[in-house]
Amino acid sequence: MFSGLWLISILSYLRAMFELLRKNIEKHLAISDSDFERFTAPFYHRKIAKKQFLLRAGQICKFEGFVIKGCLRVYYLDEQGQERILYFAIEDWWITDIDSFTNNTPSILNIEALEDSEVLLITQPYKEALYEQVPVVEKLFRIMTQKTHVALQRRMISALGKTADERYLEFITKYPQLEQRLTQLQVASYLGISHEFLSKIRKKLAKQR
Amino acid sequence: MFSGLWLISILSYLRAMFELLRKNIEKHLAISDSDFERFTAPFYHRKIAKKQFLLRAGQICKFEGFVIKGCLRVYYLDEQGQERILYFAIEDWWITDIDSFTNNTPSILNIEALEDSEVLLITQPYKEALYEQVPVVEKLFRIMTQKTHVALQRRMISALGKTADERYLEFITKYPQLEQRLTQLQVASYLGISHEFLSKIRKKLAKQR
DNA sequence: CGAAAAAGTTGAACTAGTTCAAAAAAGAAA
DNA sequence: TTTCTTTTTTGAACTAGTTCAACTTTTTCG
Repeated sequence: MFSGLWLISILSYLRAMFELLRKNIEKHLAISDSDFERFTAPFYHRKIAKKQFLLRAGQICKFEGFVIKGCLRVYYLDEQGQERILYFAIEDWWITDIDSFTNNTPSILNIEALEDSEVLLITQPYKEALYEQVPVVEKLFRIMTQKTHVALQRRMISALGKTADERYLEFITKYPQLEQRLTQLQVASYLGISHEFLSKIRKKLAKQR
Repeated sequence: MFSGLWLISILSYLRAMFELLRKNIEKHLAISDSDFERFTAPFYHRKIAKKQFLLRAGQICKFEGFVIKGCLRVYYLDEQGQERILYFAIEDWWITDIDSFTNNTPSILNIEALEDSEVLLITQPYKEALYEQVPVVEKLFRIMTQKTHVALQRRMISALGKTADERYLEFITKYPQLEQRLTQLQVASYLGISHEFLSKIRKKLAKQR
């Protein structure tokens, strides 16, 4: 009786996980049940405890991941040894070092869980096989990569032309859910400014209202 | 006799043009003769005189282009009305506003020829048709977009973490051919600094050797 | 719970990069 | 060639953002 309930709850959790993935995919294109099943088959589930790493600089990034729970950061160390956050990923986001993953070269990036997290992972050879066997996957990742690229291009425009204040406001407007879960240190590192300066910006903005 | 030579020279020019495109594609994947022919069929040739525009802010970007001659810049106007160059494109580079092109929304970007230039263009509906009719095209653009994305991510890392000196050195090392053809104003705008400051950086670097 | 660690605040001194203005040099056009 | 326009250089005054150090507040965890 007890173990039966346990099994049912595990199964319903798995179902919810893959539902999230399906919803994510259907933002980009329609997919049939059978294609979706073939698509998800090679994914495996992994938990990463807070402060644990999914990838460390120097390793080759063997996976592409879809976050179903938690929050992770992707960062690298600059020449002065300072941590710089490239981006964050929470539920419903994809995560990988695309440079290392596609070129099979050692990563300069670290991926670390900021909260206890769960991801669905697929490795490179399995993804390559999906491209061959499920043509819609090729289209899916073409579209997804395009959208990621558009987003990065917009961020590039911000980084080049806007002041720290503007970038901070843009960030909290665009990702209000995310800011709540992050420390100011992390936000500052993402914006490319010192945390002291971010503190001053926040003070100034608080006064203004 | 005269018109015969003229025809032959036109034809050999066309052949060279598509050879360049083929070489470009084969950097990413192998393509059969027949697929390549079907791929190139919807492309058309266009000349853009120096200072002419291929795209103006406000228009919807209807094309994706491959540069076979010349040099173009992609730029936008920031809040202060200053021109900011996102990137350049010379022979063997692709050019479009991917945001406007894929989302069919008005562009914030301008694309202007810095030299008399020539491009091969394909419009959105034709490209969409290619995706359906020539499956390898889906893979081709998936790989191309991935690589562009990796390059942009690397640039993002530079923009966030490096000083103007470092970014300038990186630029001239990475694109020595390009720097020759650009004014310092243009390079400064690409690096996201004032041209006066670039001039000072160049002076400082010249002294050091 | 209490101690230790991490995050956030503040001010002062500094530095990288900007703005403005004026002059010199280089290119384009006629 | 001459003229006009654009690019480049230079200096001085300024500003956005950094660094360092000391302190307060919050979070973590044994």
